[in-house]
Amino acid sequence: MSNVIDLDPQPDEPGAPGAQTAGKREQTKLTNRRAILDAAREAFGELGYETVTVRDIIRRTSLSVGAFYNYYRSKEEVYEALADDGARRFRPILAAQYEAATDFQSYIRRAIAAYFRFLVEEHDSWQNDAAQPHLRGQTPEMKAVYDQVWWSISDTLERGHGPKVDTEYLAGACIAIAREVGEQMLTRQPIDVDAAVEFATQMILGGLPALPRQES
Amino acid sequence: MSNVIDLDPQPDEPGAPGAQTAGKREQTKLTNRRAILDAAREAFGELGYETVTVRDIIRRTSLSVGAFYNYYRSKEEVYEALADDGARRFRPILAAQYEAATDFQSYIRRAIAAYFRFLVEEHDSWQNDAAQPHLRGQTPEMKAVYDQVWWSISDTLERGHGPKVDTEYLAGACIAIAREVGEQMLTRQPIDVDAAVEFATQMILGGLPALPRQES
Amino acid sequence: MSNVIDLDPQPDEPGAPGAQTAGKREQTKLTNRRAILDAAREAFGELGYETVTVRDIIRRTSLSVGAFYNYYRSKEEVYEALADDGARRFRPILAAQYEAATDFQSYIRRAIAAYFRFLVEEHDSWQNDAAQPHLRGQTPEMKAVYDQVWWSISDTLERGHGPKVDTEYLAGACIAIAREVGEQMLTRQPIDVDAAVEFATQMILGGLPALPRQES
Amino acid sequence: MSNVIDLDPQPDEPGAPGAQTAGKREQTKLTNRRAILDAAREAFGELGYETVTVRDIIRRTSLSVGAFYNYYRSKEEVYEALADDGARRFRPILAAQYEAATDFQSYIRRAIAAYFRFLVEEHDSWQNDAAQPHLRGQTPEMKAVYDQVWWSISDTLERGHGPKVDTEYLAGACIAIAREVGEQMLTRQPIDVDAAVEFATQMILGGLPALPRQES
DNA sequence: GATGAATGAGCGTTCATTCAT
DNA sequence: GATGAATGAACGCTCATTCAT
Repeated sequence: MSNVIDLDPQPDEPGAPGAQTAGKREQTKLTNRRAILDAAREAFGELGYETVTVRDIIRRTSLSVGAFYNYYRSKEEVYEALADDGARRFRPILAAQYEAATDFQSYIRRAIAAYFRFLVEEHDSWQNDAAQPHLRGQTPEMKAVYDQVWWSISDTLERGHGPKVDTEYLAGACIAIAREVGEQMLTRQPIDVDAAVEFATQMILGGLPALPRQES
Repeated sequence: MSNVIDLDPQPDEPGAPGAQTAGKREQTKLTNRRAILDAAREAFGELGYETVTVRDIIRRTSLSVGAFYNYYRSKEEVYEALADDGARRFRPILAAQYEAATDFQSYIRRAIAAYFRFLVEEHDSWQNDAAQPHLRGQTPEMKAVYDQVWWSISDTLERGHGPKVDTEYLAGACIAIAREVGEQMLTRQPIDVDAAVEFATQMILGGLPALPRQES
Repeated sequence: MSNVIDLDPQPDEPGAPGAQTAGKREQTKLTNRRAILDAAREAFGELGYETVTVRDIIRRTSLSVGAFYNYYRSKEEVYEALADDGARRFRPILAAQYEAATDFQSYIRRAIAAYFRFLVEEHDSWQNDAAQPHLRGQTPEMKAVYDQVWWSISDTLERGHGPKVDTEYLAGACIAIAREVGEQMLTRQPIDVDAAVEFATQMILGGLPALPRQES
Repeated sequence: MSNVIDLDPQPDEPGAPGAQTAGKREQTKLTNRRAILDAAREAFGELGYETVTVRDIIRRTSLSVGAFYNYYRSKEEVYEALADDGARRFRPILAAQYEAATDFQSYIRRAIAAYFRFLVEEHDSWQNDAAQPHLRGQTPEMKAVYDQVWWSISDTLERGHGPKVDTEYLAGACIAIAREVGEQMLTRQPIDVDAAVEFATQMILGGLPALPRQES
């Protein structure tokens, strides 16, 4: 499965008259768009943005070079589509954690847990990775989600939900940890999300009291 | 000044008779080699290895394409010259910290401090950074030094100088923090090394006791 | 016409249903492939393999550099396509002479005649030669055919169909004569194949009895 | 030894007052010029004109690139110097054969013999050939000498010293044989000049009577 | 829409030649 | 003169993008 990327940029208003039956054309378009995205994710994950050629992408589909440009205006655009999608899907998840959290500690734990679970889900749905000698191993989607985590933590700290410490350093450190541990977690067999969450959370929260305080 | 990269591949034996006066040619060569390295550092820092073209590098000098190849055999070679140099200069510094340290705690503090001081020194000598829209901001030199820190921490943990925790996660987290805080530190005005060291050290050492233990 | 080079790498099965009308795209491809081959033949003939650049070739067509590489993977490949083709077309002709010949004398005469006739046919279909200051004047095709003649004569001698003389010298001399007389023949107006065949054959066969014998 | 190339383009008039002692400068110049020519001969013989770089030549001397251009204005010029020299040295030898010959037959034999002996002498003085996988194996000098033979035979035929046959074909065939047999001769061990002369001469002279006559 | 050939700027690299030392 | 670094046009080749079919 290719994840839940919204493949139709201008979605029909649901319930609009005559729109119930999508039509074969629309089906094909959806299928192709998805195929390109899947191929692109795989290619970017394996080779990195610079190294990937448009032909690397379409070679993993049954489409032609020309078709690629029917769906995306450039190599960059498909990269961003992937990234946007990761962010769009993860944002509500993260927001829910914020709502459910009672204090900074619980927010961190929840955010990390949500992030790691998301990572694993994505990972599962990108099985095509195969066992290539993964050169870089970071899809645009993962990068975008990681950026979301950054903003959430940083924002939470700014709004005073956390201790009076150097907010930027702390946010940076938190997400550096989350990123690093998260990425390592995915390489292990079997994947143990709970252990990773525990490790990252304790690393962050345990360090907190010791941190140098700042005058408010 | 362009750092302490040994610009002269076959250095004169110090004190060799008649070697005192370098001659204008030798001067020019040194200057050009340095100019290329500086330009390459800047270019790699801004654009990343793949994106940088040889012409990107020489455009930042007053030299011609051909001259580049008089000094380095390929784009790769100049990249590695930069990286090797960073590593070569930092290695002894790190080793000294290891010798001076009495336990894991003191080693971490010393290693971090050494790393941050090194970063600052390098930074000072790379004024040309300017304020470009830094796309990645990691020169080969910094990457190499960062790798050194990784190996030192990871190695120290392996040898049992640290607590019985998930060594790989911990090493990863340590250097993720060091990298992140170090990089942020450099963007601030004025640069406060002590504060950064304090922050990173406390974050790591404070988090340590809380970390989930592993059965030995 | 650009000779009989098989321009279509995967020819339609003759009579395959629906394959009668080639379509404009296929036509263009054939035309371009031929244009490149013609241009390459001309360029190699005038300038020699080393001197010819890919741009020399495409300059003689209305195509772009990129198009060249759509048809041939390298300068070398187009050279070999030309050579292979000459050889492929001439081989059966030569083989037929071998079959028809009763002794060495008749074989020589037939082989020379076949070679000269082939030269003339090719020459006719390469009108584009124009009158440039022909620097070398040997296309890959002619070279390949000439090599064929060499092998045929040399092989015939080895198999004992000829007199007991220094086989290597004789084969070398025969084809040197064939090459030289053949090339001169093409420069004359009108081209007189019979006279050239007569000359070359008599030169070789007349010289034969006088040749120093070797102990068998 | 580097052959007898006249290394001094503007030779002192012998006996000119004050010119007896050449001076050290002149000596060095002569030595260098010779070194370049020797190196160039070797390089051209091994690699062919196109493939040879100026650095290929000077690498075989103890000189610098710059020095090369003090002696020859271009790569082409040194090539021609080599060729001119071969011609200049061979011309008188050939002329002597002409004087000594009584008829076409004897002239052919003498010319061939002179040519082959010359080839062997040159060959001996270019020992540096070593055993590289000789890619082309034709120095400019040999090419030039071969051209001399061409002109001499062709000229002799024109002046009516030979039979009334197609002069151009015959001259072409003669020298094609001479070239081919001569070149093969050099590759054999031991080199048997007499046998080669005998072969080439008989091939030519034996073939002569059989040749189609032309109306004068 | 889908196709895939055509385009041409751009890449890393080489090399004949120049020229400051 | 001798030197060898500097120059820059040119090379073989790639690839994002366009466009006729």
